[in-house]
Amino acid sequence: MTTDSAIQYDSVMKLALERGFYFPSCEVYGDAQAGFWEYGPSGVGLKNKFLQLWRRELVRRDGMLEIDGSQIMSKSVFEASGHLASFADPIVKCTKCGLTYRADKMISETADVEIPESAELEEFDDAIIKNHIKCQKCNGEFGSTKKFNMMFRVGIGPEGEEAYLRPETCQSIFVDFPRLFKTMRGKLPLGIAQVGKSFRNEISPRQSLLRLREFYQAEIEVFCNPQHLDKMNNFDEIQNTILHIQTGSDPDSMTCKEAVESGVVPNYFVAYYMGLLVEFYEKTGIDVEKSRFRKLGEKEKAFYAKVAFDFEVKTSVGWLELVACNYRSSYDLSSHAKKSKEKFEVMDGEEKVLPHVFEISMGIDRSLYTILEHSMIYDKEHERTVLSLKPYLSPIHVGVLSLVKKDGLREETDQIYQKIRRKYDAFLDHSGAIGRRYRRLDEAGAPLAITIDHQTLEDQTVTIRKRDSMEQERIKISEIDSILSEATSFP
RNA sequence: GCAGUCAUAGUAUAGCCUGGUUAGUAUUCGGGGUUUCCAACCCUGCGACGCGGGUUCGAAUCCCGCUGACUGCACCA
Repeated sequence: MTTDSAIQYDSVMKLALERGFYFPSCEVYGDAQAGFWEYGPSGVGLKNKFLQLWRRELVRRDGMLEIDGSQIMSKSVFEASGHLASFADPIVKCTKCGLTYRADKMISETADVEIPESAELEEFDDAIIKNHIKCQKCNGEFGSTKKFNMMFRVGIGPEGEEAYLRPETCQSIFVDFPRLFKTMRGKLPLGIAQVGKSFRNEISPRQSLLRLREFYQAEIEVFCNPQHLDKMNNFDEIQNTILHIQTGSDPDSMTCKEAVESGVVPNYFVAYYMGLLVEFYEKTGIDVEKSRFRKLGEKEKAFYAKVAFDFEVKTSVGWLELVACNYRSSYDLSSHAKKSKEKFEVMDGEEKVLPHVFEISMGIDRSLYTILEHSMIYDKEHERTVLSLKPYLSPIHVGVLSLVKKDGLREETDQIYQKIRRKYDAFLDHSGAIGRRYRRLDEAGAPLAITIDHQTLEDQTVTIRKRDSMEQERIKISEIDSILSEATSFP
């Protein structure tokens, strides 16, 4: 297959729109807002299978617990988590040209005065007046500093009591931790996972799935005893898995074991989960040779993180952050313990500990985009676009086609389709030229197609055609189930 | 949020400057035919001027506002 490797964002977007992967929300209305997208049937198929793989490779593999928490959470949760105070940027607006600056950055650049972003708003105003700071563009005066909080506030009940849409899914995991540890008979280290939607009022959402205001996260919080970070029983499973880690300007390749021994990754515990993560992404079809763990500097890290690595993948729009790995220490549990006055300590053997948390926070939408971009191929030789998804992730496992619809072939095809449709994602198609139907399936990512022809009626065999190689093989109808089962099963 | 560019069927586009036909083309899609294993061909059908207002006898076309998309800046705990 001769291919053109340079698949761009535009091509993915077009495919997504044409084949029902995703499209703008509320698009029939003129007042639809940016940052909201919907998944169509193909997108949901891919997403569900992606999550199935995530469960297999992370949740089940490591014996984690999965929960499903509320999207709306009380004010106290975000007072404790720090989001009400810190998940906000101080901004100032020029009264003349309307240009908005981030106050702390603008002041440190123009006047060389450092004010932490969490400072009182008056401090920013004072600094602007004292240093006679004017708008860099039009020399206009600034208005007073305001806080822009990225959380969506909602009103509960007739009185509209204050609550928020969660800006990250993990807070439910933290507040549920004491009950889960007790009732599920937890032992450290304990992973708790959750898939769901999070909401952030982004200033400028862009590029469809890449920056949304409402988005899916798959988060894992691993609770651990901070004294035992170098005791990982299963470490040998991933010790030779290759990580690309960037601490300076270029990424270095090393095994998980080497990463710890050289001190690039602080301990076996963190390296173990980085290894699991890479093994997971490799199975999604994303090219992990184009990935890196980028160690974040002090200024880039989230307010709760002690050590942070972003897992990033190279795409046509640059390096894309798919996963944030944060060592959150006991920040969250101690904050919730203090605010709620509940006890969050647990027993680890004979020892009573307040667990530390290592977080693997995955952006699902961005991951799905990257899978599409890395899987999309233009086959020059045959003038076709192929979505070469892993068979177990494909929204359609198999096309079921009649070579022609007359002479009883339609009925025979319908029967075979009926037989397999409950077990596999099968797509029935009778209309048009056979080649056109194959191309359509190629674009939708279906790895296999079964074609029923005149010979089928005589000897109960069908043709099975492979998407990537376009090879065809004659098989018995009775073999279809076992062949599909093997071809589409998870690794 | 700022600046620039832009917005016409599922997709890609013409028409707009210079207001006036049934809004054209390609492809896709549905139905039918023909052929039968890789986007062929023939017939036929469905399908669009982002939203709101203004100017005008008349607006896809001119003007204003909004919304969105793209690019750059800023932002992205």
